[in-house]
Amino acid sequence: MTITENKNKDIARLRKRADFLRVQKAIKDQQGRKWVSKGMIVETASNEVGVLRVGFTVSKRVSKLAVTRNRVKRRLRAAAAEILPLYQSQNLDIVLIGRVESEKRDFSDLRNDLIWCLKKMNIVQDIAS
RNA sequence: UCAGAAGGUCGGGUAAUCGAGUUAUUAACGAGCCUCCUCCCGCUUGCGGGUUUGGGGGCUUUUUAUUAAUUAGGAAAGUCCGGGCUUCAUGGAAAUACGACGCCGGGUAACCCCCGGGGGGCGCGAGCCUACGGAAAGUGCUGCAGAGAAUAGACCGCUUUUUAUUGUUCGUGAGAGCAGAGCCUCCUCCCGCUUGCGGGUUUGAGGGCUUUUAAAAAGUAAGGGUGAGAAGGUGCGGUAAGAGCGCACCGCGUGUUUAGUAAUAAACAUGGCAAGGUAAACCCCGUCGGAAGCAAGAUCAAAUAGGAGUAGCAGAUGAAAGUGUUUCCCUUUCGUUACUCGGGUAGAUUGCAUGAGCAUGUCAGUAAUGGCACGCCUAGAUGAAUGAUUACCGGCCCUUUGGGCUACAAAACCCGGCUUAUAGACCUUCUGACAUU
Repeated sequence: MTITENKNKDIARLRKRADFLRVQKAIKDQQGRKWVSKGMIVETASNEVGVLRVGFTVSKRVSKLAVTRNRVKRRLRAAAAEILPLYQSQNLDIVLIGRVESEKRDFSDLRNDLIWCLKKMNIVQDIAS
C-alpha cells in the first residue's frame, strides 16, 4: 500500500555465471547453506552488496523440452516474488534450483517449500503469514 | 448415409489479483552542452575574455514514477539444403583429389526447392509413389531353396536306340494260369524264271521279339518342381520328342519418318532376339562447388605482454606465404631508415529488426511465379521478457447427480525451402458404394 512496500518488491537478480559459481563455492567451503525440498533446492550464501539477491537454475535434467524448463523457471520466480520481499534487508544471495516436481506441484505447496527451506536454514525465525 | 482422395484455415476464450521486456509520452531529482540577461576583469569604449554571482530558455541523458501501445510458432523444432550479411583471402596455367547433384521444360536471388510435362509402378476410381544417366569398360557381391544361378543347367518328365524284363486273372506273398495286336523268322501255300533263288494287301501252323517295367547311351529347355530371377509371351505349323526351327500377334533391339521446344510417343521397315539382379557397392559419363561463421565482425575500454601502422630505400645463392593437394610461371614478405601512436582481456555498446516483407485489388501465365496500383510496420531478449495464480466458459469422448481428455512445441542475425511432431475443429473440390426422388 505504501511507498516503502512498493520499493521492497524489487529484488536484485543474479545474472552472471560468476555469481552462481561463487554461491556454489561458498557451499563447498561451508560458508553457505543448502536445503532440499520436494519442489525445489535452495542454496544461500552471504554477499557484500548488502541487499537480497536471487537467481534461478533449471537444467536439462529437469526436462529436455525448453517449454517445460521455461514454465518451471516462471513458477519459481512467481513464488520468490511473493515470499522474498519480506526479507529484503538481509545481505544474502539465494539460488533456487528447479526439480522435476516443480512443474506439476500445487502452487501453494511450492510456496510452503520455499518458506520451509528458509526456516530450516535459520534464515527465517518466524513464518510470516 | 458410409468409405475414401486432394487442397486450405484455425489450433482455446473471458474475468480478477500479482508481475516482466521493448517503444513512445509526460513529470520529478540529478548531470552535461549551447545560448540570453545580470555580475566581474581588460582597454581597442563597444568589443574581447571568464575555474566568478544570480536568473531565464533550449537540447541530450542516468534513475524513478505516470499513461498508452505492443510482446512467442505453424512448425519457433531438427540444423538437412539454398542464399543475404561479415571476416579471411583474392594473379595465370596444368594435373589430380574430395563432395554434391543426375528424365525434359519452366519459375526463382538461389537450391537437393516449387510448377507443368514425359516414362515406370500401385489403386475399381478421385488420385498416390518414383535417387528416373550408364550393367555389351572393368572389379566385387548375390543368403535359402533348387538338377542347374551365369563361358548356364538334364532331377522328374518326353523321344529314339540298345539290353534285360512281361500284360491280365488268382494269390498276403513267392509264384501259378491265360489272351489280344504288331514286327521278325522257319515250314507250308501262291506267283515269276535265272531252277534255287526272288517276291507276296494271300492260306495254315510253329517259334522269337515288342507293346509292361527297369537300366544305359543319346536327343530335348515344351511341361513339372525351386526361386526375387531359369535365355522373351500366346497360338498355329513343324518334329522321334522338342526348340524363334518357321509363321502371326505382342514384347525387345536397330533404322527412318511424323508430332512435340524437349523428355518422349506413334507409324513403317528391319533383326529371330542380344542373356539375371545390384551403381542408396567400387566405378564410368556429365554438371556444379573458396573457407569459416553473429561466440561472424565493428566501436569504447579496467588488466597484462611488448609492439603496431604508414611511407621510402635495398634486395642474394636462401627461407616462408599465396585458402583441398602438387608442379611451373608470377607476386608479396623476411633487411633497414623516417614518421605516427596506443594496445587489447574482463566488461559495455553495436551488429539487431524496412525486409528477395505483409495484406488487398488488377493484369500476364495451365501453374509455380512475375508486373502494376494502393495500404500497413508486425517480438527483439542475452542466467535469456512475451507470464504466475484462481474462477468460470467453450470443444471432444464415456459406463452421464459424474468422470476423462484439451496436442506438438517456445524466437536467439535474417530470409527461401525441406523433413519430422501435432488433441481436436472447420471450409472447398472430387471419387466409389448404397438408398430415395
